[in-house]
Amino acid sequence: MPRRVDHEERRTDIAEALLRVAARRGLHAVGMRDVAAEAGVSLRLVQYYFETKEKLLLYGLRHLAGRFGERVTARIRAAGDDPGPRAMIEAMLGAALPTDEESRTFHLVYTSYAVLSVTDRALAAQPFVKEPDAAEQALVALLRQAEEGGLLRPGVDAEVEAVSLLALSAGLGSSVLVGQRAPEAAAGVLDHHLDRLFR
Amino acid sequence: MPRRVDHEERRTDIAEALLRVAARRGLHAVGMRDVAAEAGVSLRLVQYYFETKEKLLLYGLRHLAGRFGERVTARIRAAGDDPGPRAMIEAMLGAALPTDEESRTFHLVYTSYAVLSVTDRALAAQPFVKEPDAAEQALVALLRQAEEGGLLRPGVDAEVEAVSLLALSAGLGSSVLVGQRAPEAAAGVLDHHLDRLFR
DNA sequence: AACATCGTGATACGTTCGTACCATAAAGAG
DNA sequence: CTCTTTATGGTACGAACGTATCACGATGTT
Repeated sequence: MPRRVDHEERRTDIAEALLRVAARRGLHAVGMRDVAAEAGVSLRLVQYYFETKEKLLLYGLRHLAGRFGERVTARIRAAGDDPGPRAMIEAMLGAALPTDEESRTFHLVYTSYAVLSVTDRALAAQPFVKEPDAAEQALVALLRQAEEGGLLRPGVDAEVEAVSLLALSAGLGSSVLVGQRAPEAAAGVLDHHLDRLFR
Repeated sequence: MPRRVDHEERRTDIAEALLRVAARRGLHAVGMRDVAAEAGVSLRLVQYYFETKEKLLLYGLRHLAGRFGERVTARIRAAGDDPGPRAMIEAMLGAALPTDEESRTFHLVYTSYAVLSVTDRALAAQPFVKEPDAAEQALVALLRQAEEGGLLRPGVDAEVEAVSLLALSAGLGSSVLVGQRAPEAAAGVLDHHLDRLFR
C-alpha cells in the first residue's frame, strides 16, 4: 500500500479536515481522533504527519490565514484591474465578513484562536498574531493614497478611520456569526461608513 | 461543622472563583477541580451547589452579566444626576472596554461564551444571547433622544450609528484584549466617533 | 537479492475530567 | 432525647484524550 506520497499535500488535507471539524463543533472540541475520522485516515497518520496536537493546530491556523489571503486577492482581482482604493478597501473588509461557509469558518476559528491566545502564551507568541497589525497598516496606506488622490472628504484622519473600519468589521462579523444580524445588514453598515469617508 | 448556610451567597462565591480561573487560564480550560481549589472548597461542594458543570457555567455567565450591568449603572451614576445622552453612551461603551482586571475578565469570558454559543445550541438558547440586542435598542433610544434635543449633527441615522458604535466598541475591546492596542487609544477612537455624531 | 527506510495500522498507557456513591457530623424538629 | 434533614468530605468509576509503542507490508537503493 505505502507508495511514496506528497507530505505537504497530505498535511493540507488533514488541516482542512481540522478546519471542518472546528467549524462544526468548535475549536475547543476538536480532537485528534475527530480530525482523523473527518480526513478519512487513521489516528496514527495524523500523528505521523503532525507529531503533536499543537503543531497540527498551528499548521491549521497558518493554512486558514493563507486561504484568507487568497480570498482577499481574489476579491481584489474580481474588482477589475487597478481598482480604486475604495474598491480595495471594500474587498478587504468584505472578505472578513461571514457571508458563506468558508468565511464563517474563518471568522469563527480565527476568533477562537484569538481568545485562546489571551491565556496561552505559546499561541500568543505565534507570528500571525500580528496579522491584524498588517491589515491596519495596509488600510492606512490605502486611505492616505485616496486622500492624496482627492477622493476623501476633507478632515478625514486616515489612521483613526483605518482602526475604526477594522474594529467595525470585526465587531459586525461577530454579530453576524452569532446570528444577531444578517450579512447584508452588516455590509450595509460598512458601506455607510465608506460613503462617509469617500466623496 | 455544618451550620445552616446561605446557598445563594455560596453559589456567588463559587461563581466568582470560576470567573477568576476563567480569566487566568481561559474558559475552555476551567474544570470543576480548579474552581473548587480556587474557591477553597472541596470538589464535592461545587457539585453540591451546582449539580452539573453546565449549570455552574450558566450561573457564572449570568453572574458576569449582572456585574457588568451594575458596572454600567455605577458609571452612569458617577456621571452626575441626569447626565446627557452622550455621557450615558460614553458610560455604556466605556464600561465594555477592557481597562482594568474586571472589565478584561468580562470581555474575555463573554467573548469565549459567544464563540462557544456558535457551535453549542444549548448555550445559544440561553437568555443572555440577546443582551447585545438590548444594548442596541438602548443605544438607539439614547440617540433618538439626543436627536430630538437637537444635540446631534444633522443627517445622523440613529439606528445605523447605534449598530456601528456597538460593533466598534466590541472590535476595539478585542484588540485591546489581545494586546494590539492600549485602552486609552481605543477610548480615543470611540470619542472621535462621538464627536462626529454630537454637535 | 538484500537491506534500510517509509507509510500505515492497531493498540496500549497514563492522565484528566465530569459525575456518582458512600459515609458522617452538625443542627433543627418532635 | 431521638430522628430526620442539611452540609460536607473522601473516593471511586467510566469515558475521552494525547501520546507512545509495536508490528508489518511496500518501496527505493545498492
